[in-house]
Amino acid sequence: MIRKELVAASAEPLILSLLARGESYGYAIIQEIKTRSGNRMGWTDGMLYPVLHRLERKGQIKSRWAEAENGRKRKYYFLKKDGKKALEEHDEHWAMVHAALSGLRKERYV
Amino acid sequence: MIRKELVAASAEPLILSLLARGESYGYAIIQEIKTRSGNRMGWTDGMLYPVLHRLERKGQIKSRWAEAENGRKRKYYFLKKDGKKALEEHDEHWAMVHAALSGLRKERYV
DNA sequence: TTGCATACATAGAGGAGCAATGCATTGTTG
DNA sequence: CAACAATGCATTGCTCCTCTATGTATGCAA
Repeated sequence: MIRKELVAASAEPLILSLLARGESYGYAIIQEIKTRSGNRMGWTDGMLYPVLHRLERKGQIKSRWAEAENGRKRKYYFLKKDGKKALEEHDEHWAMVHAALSGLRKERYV
Repeated sequence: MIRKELVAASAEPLILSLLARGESYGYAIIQEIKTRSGNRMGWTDGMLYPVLHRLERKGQIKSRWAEAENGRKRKYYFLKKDGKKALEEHDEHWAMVHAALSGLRKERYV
């Protein structure tokens, strides 16, 4: 299982990235992340919803209730302008850290 | 400045990567990270030493006191076998998360 | 009607980060 | 030679956050 600090650090970027493809809702997001990570990321609903609420509080995403075909109520989340901006920042930061790490990897002699 | 969750998540891999090039000591590590990140990673000594101690407690690195040319005492850290293993794991995890993120990036239409 | 998948939500214990602070030495500048 | 900057290691404790455990509710299939 992937280390929890890494899971924590990637949570917001992953969610924002997912929503950048179009709106989605909690349960579906969890499934998607599980699939994408080959079940290596131990996400539970108890971990996801607080993040969604936080992102909404920060104004990066917004939600609307909607009824699915099957009659269930779902809370759909979608990206706001600030969310797009935040996502770009995330991308930049990840690229930087990734560059630092892979730069070092090449220099290793162990 | 880079988000602190990301800084936290990258701390151990970065330190281990640095030490994989050869032994080093606290102060030098901080300088190196600052340089590598283009001063975007706000590391202080108060943040580094606990991580070093933790890594040592986990048996991934080891330390020895030594006198530098200038007469100062330095605590040099170097990688142990477990540290090398941990580093490989870190690499794998980062690759996975990075793949998930960049995979998503390509699918975005926002 | 039992059980499973779907679906959202929060309380609170536990843990981790890091700012602040402390100590000591060397080199440098005025 | 006094004062300051840079070097160098270390810990305390407040605060913030995570994530486990738990709760609620519905649709559907066996």
